[in-house]
Amino acid sequence: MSDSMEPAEVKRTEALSAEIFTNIANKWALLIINTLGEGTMRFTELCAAVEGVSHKMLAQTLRILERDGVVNRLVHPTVPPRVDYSLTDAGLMLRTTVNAMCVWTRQHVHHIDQARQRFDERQV
Amino acid sequence: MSDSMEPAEVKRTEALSAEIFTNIANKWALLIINTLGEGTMRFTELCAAVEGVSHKMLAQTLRILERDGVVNRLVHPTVPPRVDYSLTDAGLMLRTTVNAMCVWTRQHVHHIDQARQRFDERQV
DNA sequence: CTGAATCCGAGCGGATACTG
DNA sequence: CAGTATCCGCTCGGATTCAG
Repeated sequence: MSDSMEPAEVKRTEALSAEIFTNIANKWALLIINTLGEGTMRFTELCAAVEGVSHKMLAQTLRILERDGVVNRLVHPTVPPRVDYSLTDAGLMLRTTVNAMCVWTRQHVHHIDQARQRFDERQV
Repeated sequence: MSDSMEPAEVKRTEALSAEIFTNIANKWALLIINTLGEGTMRFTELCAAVEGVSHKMLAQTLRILERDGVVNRLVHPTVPPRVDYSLTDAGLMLRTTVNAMCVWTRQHVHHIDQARQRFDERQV
């Protein structure tokens, strides 16, 4: 695959990869992706479903995810406006790995809690 | 499982989950975990292997991951000092999901690149 | 309801210098 | 080599306000 790419092309691809990873490797993006995995949701529903996210960060992060083709944005031309958010096919694939992260977290809460106590004791 | 927990206990667990997720759901933590998945590394090796990470953020993030029982820190009492970092068992499990994220990114670079161009055109 | 815009504080993150 | 500490710009992120 990389055989058929010019050096400059390879470099741009790497830069893009880093940029994309930065976009999705943050708290809000991951939580939003994971939540949207449960199905289509409206803006307000998402705001309530994603624990702790603010109005602003939700809008901002959704814009990034939409641009990167992870999230679909469907606007209903009604009054008041209704906008449905859902995962694209690419987003759905990503979601399975994100969900695995969430599951891992839940499964290791207790284990980590103990690790922390041991660590904190050691540091006096 | 949650049947056997007091309400206060449940609440603390949820708070811990959120905190843990915040710790690992960020660029540097994920990149470090993924890199350490390839094997034990010294501080300087990691600093070179994790693209773009600074001395400071590496040390800071490693401390957090060590405290959360994701990363092992083995100090050799030699001069000059030698410190080996590796993933714990929990860290290894987490790594498989993190790696899946990295793979997803690489596989979708081109697709995302096109999605962005379409998005940017639409916004004029 | 969906969103963009603004203000503003807190924390990220780089550069640098300093210890053991 | 590994790590901490300091300085400092800049972005993150919350609260609020305004528009469609």
